Amino acid sequence: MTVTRLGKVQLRIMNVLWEQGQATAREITDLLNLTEPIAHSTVQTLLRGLMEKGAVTHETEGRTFVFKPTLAEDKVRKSATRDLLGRLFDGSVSDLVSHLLKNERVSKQELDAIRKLINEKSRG
Amino acid sequence: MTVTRLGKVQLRIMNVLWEQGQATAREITDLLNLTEPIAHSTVQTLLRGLMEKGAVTHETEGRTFVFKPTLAEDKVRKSATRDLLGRLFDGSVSDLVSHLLKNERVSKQELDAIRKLINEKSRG
DNA sequence: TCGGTAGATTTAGTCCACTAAACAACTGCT
DNA sequence: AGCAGTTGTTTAGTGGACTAAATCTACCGA
Repeated sequence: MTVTRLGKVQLRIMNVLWEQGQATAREITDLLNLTEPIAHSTVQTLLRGLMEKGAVTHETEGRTFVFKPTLAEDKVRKSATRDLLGRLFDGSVSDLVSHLLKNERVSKQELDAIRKLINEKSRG
Repeated sequence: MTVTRLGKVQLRIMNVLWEQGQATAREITDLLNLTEPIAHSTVQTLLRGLMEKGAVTHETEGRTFVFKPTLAEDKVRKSATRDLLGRLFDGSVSDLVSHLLKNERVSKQELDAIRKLINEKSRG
């Protein structure tokens, strides 16, 4: 039951559910359509797939389904991150961080936040 | 020509090429078979796909092909990392780093290396 | 010269994410 | 009662990664 393998659009749906806590299929469709067009029936089909995988549940409210995530965002983050780490950075966290600092924009605030995290980790 | 989308096994092949600099199909098959079984013909088919995508080239040496990567590891790292960042961490580098420090094992040496990188970045 | 071997190429099939039309069931309104 | 709109369900098709058998081609050794 390795649920880890979520597709691109499935993940977008999960993102909505994680942010909102819960949502109807219609709400999800509308939110996704703010950034890119997608048919309502497509969203429904994908939600069905996510249910079969055990990534979401639904409760009936009147005649509509209200969907809730059962798969935690943190678990998905964990498996996706570990995956990237293993596949492209040979498992080296510092290599990945190095790559991030070199290639991605990081604000001064973020840098400070990271420094703080490291110091905490060092002491702990 | 968005080559970015490499499959799991395609990436393993690229990893071999990046490490070795170049390799024959047979060498790649043998190396991959150290960790998991895969048919030689499968590797050949995938190499063909990588050629069509422009990710590798081959030179003829005698009657065998010697493959070389044309797609740089760094480019793949970049797009994969940015992808993860956007999809699961809302683009926040510090969120990703925070996640890494919390969930992945990091040696003292690595911590020091990261701290050093940050200090350099701060000054730069 | 001829058969085996090692390479490349062709062909075929599975699996899964994604897409969405078509259909059925139900609600609310007039 | 009947229509319009919303919701869920069924069905169908596409594309891409992956898998590997089957086939073709060229060389080497006996």
